[in-house]
Amino acid sequence: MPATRSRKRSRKRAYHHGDLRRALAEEAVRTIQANGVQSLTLRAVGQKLGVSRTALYRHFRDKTALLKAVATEGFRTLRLQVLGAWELEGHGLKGFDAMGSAYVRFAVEHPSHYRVMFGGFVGDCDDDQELVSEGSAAFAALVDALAELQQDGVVRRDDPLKLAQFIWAVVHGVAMLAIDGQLAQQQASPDELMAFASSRLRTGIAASL
Amino acid sequence: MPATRSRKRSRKRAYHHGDLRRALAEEAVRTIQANGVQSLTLRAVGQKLGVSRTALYRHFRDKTALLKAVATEGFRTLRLQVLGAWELEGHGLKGFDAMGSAYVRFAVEHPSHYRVMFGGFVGDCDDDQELVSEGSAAFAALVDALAELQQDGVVRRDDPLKLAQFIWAVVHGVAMLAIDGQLAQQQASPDELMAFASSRLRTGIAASL
DNA sequence: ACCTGAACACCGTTCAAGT
DNA sequence: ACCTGAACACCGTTCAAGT
Repeated sequence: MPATRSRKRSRKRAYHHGDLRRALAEEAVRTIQANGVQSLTLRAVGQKLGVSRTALYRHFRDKTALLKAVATEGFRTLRLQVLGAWELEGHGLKGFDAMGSAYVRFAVEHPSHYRVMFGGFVGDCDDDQELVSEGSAAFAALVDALAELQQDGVVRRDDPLKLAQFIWAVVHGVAMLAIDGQLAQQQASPDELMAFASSRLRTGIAASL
Repeated sequence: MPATRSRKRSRKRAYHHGDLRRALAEEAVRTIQANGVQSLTLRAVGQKLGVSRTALYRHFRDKTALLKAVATEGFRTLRLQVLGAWELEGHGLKGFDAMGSAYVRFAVEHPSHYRVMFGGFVGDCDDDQELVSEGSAAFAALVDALAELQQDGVVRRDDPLKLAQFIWAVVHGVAMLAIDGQLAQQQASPDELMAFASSRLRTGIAASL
């Protein structure tokens, strides 16, 4: 009985020492991935952590701020997975294909999390510097890879920023259509479409040059 | 005074005769375009039409069903605008570019409406046959245009369905990034990116071949 | 057939109060 | 410094009741 009490107290003490913010964000990610953004309530996330439903307001300005933390974590994971694929395949065009596949795979495996990042739930994100910088870092991974491919002489020397925006639009579009079930409705798989997209991105869709 | 009363009554009578469903959907579209999906409440839409907040349930199963009607209307408008651009430019590759521009323009000009169509708010749409068929019709416009371009010998003879999914992913990706403000953050304009995307879609991004 | 009003079970957020 | 409990102003939805 005293043991239980002390364990409980020490856990609570940990929150007092600055872990509650992180715990809240992690619990939010779990809830969202399990049941979607709509199911995320501040009351439930507080209860899950054994804390009052208003305790959150000591660490986040409002619900949107919590969602911004979720989005930030999403951009971080996305960047790491995309860069991991790029490295694992040893860069080059093969590595670039792997980046695209990894991007779409992340979205398909974490659809609700991906929607928090791009579904307009966070609103204006200029007030969250961490979110902005994680988003930029993820995009920078794409720009860097393209610049390297240009150095290798396998990608045309357009403005790498513009090229990256274009490629991003393609993978983002494939990911979004997949998440929405629009591809499933046409009996198409995200992987298959992404593979086709990769090949078309390289050789173009025109029959004659 | 009697005039006012009779006008009021005749308006109410119109709803009785089957216009309330349409009026609710139109009001929902207006509200969403003005203030976003989040701001749509059944209470407010009812009040705006001078009707009880529960009157809606005679015409829609729930809020999701209303959103499905909004999405359906969105797909209809999108198809008409895209086809209009295609016709106006006299088909061909020029017409195809115009389709892409029109698509992105619709999304940018009606961001909240576009999000209802693709933001996961409608959930499974198999129970709304009108929504499914309007979505299919919009996609079919793209497939038909591509098939014609193949006949003209200006687009490679891949499976037109796969080609259409790919192109759709590109324009959808550009549209979504634009709506999200991701492009603005990089000082890029949707039109400019779409123009670049159009040219890259035709000639490919590879430097050699 | 179509609509209303009250009621129910939820929300996010504020704020005085506790430790 | 951090958390709580009650309170406030909202939601979507149900259902008996009205015309």
